[in-house]
Order: sequence, then C-alpha cells, then structure tokens
Amino acid sequence: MKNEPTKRELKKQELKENLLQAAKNRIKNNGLTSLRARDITTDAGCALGGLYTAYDDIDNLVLHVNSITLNALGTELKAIAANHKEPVERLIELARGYLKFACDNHNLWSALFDHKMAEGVAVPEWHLAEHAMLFEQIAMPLAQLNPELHEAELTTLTRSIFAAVHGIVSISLQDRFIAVPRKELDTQLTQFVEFLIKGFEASRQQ
Amino acid sequence: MKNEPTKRELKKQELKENLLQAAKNRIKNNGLTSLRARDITTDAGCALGGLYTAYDDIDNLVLHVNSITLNALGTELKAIAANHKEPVERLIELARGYLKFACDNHNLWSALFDHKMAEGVAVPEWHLAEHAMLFEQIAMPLAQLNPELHEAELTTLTRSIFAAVHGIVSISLQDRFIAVPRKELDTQLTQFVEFLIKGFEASRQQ
DNA sequence: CTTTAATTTTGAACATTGTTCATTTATTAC
DNA sequence: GTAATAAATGAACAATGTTCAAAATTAAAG
Repeated sequence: MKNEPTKRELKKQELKENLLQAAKNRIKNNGLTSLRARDITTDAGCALGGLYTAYDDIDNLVLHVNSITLNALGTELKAIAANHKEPVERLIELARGYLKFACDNHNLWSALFDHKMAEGVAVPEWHLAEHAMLFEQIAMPLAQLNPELHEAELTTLTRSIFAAVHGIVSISLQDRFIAVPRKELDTQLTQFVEFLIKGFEASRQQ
Repeated sequence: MKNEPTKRELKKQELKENLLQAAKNRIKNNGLTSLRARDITTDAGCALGGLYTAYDDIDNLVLHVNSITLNALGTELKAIAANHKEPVERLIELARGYLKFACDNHNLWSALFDHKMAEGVAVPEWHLAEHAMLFEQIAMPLAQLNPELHEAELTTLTRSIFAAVHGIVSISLQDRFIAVPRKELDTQLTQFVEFLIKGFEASRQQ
C-alpha cells in the first residue's frame, strides 16, 4: 500500500529537479566558479530562499550535479567496455573515452574534481560509491589480463592507471600548461597506455 | 650609478615581504580556500587597504606564494638530480621526491594547482616559465636514456610522465578517494615509474 | 463549502567577503 | 621649514551565501 504522492510532494520534487537542471546548465555553460545562488533560483523560477528548502546548501546541489555527470560518464564507459572485449584494446579505448568525455563536457567534468567540500565536511558515502564505478571498469580488463593478480595488487594497479590517465587529461586541459591539440593528445594517450601495459607485462613475465 | 633605495622603497619592499609571508603561512596552515584578506593584513601588521598598494589583488599575491613554492620544489628536485646520475634511477627518485614534497607541503602544493585565475585572465608569462623547470628535470634523464628521441617526442613524453606522476600523487592525497598510507604509496609510485620506463624501452627496441 | 491547521514559499535582512577611495599620515624635495 | 609627493588607513561599497519572520498555499476538519 504505497501512498499517492500529494500535490505538495509533487511540487517539491519539481522544484528540486528545476534547481538541479538550472545548476547543471550554469556549470556547463559558465563553469563551477561563476555559479551563483541567485542565478540558479532565477533560472529555476523560484525565490532565493527556495534553494534552501530543496537542498541543504549550494555544495549539496553541486554534489547532485556531479552525480549526474558521473553517471553520464559511467554510461559512456560501460558502452565502450561492451564494444571492446579484448582487454588491452578495452583499456586503451576506456582511456580515449575518458579523454573524449572530458573534452566534450569540459566544465561539468572539471566540476567533478574542482569542487571542494567545506572545511571538515566529508564527501557523503553515496557519492564516494559512485566514483567506484570508474575503477571497476579498469579493474575488469586488468584482472582478465592477469588472473593471478591478488585483490590488493589489482586495486592499487587500477588506481594508479586511473590516476595516470586522469593526470594526463587533466594537465592537458589546464591553461597553466601549453595546450595540446585534441587529436595529438588522443594519440599520445593511446601510446602512453600501450607503454604502461607493455611495462606491466614485461615485469610480470620476468 | 645605481640609486640608493629610499626609505619609501624599503618600507614598500618590507610590506610586500610581510604580506607574502603572512599569506604563505596562512595557506600552509589552513589551505587556500580559507585565505582571507583581513587575516593576511592583520598578520602582516598593516591596514586592509595595504594589501592593494603592494599587490594588484589576492590572486596576484597567491601567484607570488605559488612562485616561492615552485622554487622550493625546484630546489629539491635539482638536488635529487645531482645525487642520482643514472637516468632510470634519477627518474624514479624524482617521482619519489615529488611525492615527498607534496606530502610535506600539502597545502602549499595543493595551492599550486587549485588556484584559478579570474575569468578570462591568463596566468602571467613569468609564472608559466617557472613551471617549465619541472619538465626540464624530467626531460634531461629521458634524453639521456634515448638520445635519438626527436625534440617533439621528448616534449610530449616528458609531459605525459609528469602528468601521470602528478595524477597519482594528486588522487592519492584527495579525500574524494580512499587514502593510501604514505609508505605504500611510495612503493606503488616507484613500481609505476619502473613499468612506464620498461614499457617505453620495450616499444623502442622492437 | 468554510474554517482551521500545517506546510511551503518568499524576499528582505544579515554576515562575510574582496575591493575602492577620500582622508590622514609620512617621506622627499626644495 | 615648507611645499609637494607618495603611501597607509579604514570606512564604505558591492557581491555573495544563508536565515527566518511573514505571506501564500495546501491539506484536513467541520
């Protein structure tokens, strides 16, 4: 016996959704740093205070936008995994897919890592769990590539590879360093992952 | 015929230095995000407006703090290079040195990459140039390892290796992901760089 | 359908910031 | 010693996230 959603509950849900989409679009178009409570509520068609009846604060709202982004990224990576069964090829394509996603969704992707919780506040469990998806996609082909890897080794190797690929994509998209043309970057990243896997295999069979 | 520095110039220099040290200590102890103009000027012993007679704005002051940090990092890396002549060993020790610096100077090091210029304002030339030092330290042993590398290949490989090592250090020190004990991280990073070099050599001599 | 109670929405007010600028103070030049 | 110049001051301003008493809306009761 589930209760019918009341008119109040429907409106509340609608408000949350409007705010979420407004925040997402603002971040997408103008980046996280210029996100303003007043802009969001204007776009969402509610009063300034409305934001605080739907979400704890702006940080919390950004967390929900990041959740959407992370799930979109997950969907793309899973599709790539499904299309490339051979482990080495899959690892390379996952890296390329990560680069593509970061380029195509620059501001949303940056918000994923630029956003900092307030002093002393931890990232909530449910959002940490969403990050795990990234690692799973990498761990699967790695385990296939070397079934004798211990759980602990697999975990650390997975994180290292993710971090390395993320680092390359991240540095290349920052204006602190000289920008590299997208096409060239793609080639370099592919080559880099190939090196990495070769090095990994070489040190295994010795 | 150089002019004696006047009393005015001396005081101005002293003020700049006091503000710089105050900002540096604040960042070191509390991180970039809680840096406040009022705190800095109180610590430096001047009025709020004084900050704006010495520096354009807070961004500019942070840039100068980052410059100090970058030079401190440079000094450590150069010392490491001087103590390890063998190229593979040197690359590994540089990576370990980078990790050590990031751990020992967490907040100052984070500020190096967390700090964003205002919308549309570019990072000044003089500060971009300081970043080049990081790359030089990596490029030298790489060139020694393979003298036939073309300039362009050397540049891209250098940046990839820096970015990868930076990524691993960076991800490991974020609270978004599960923290890894320092000692373990050191081992993993070493192993990772070894893989990378092995992979690089393997694909060269084929 | 009215009336009352509960809930949500509102936006003015507040607190905290970075930055500016007229005024005051200190330094230099004559 | 006095006038000109430069620097330091801190009150005032603008931009921002957040709160909360009042108004508006929705649900429940009669």
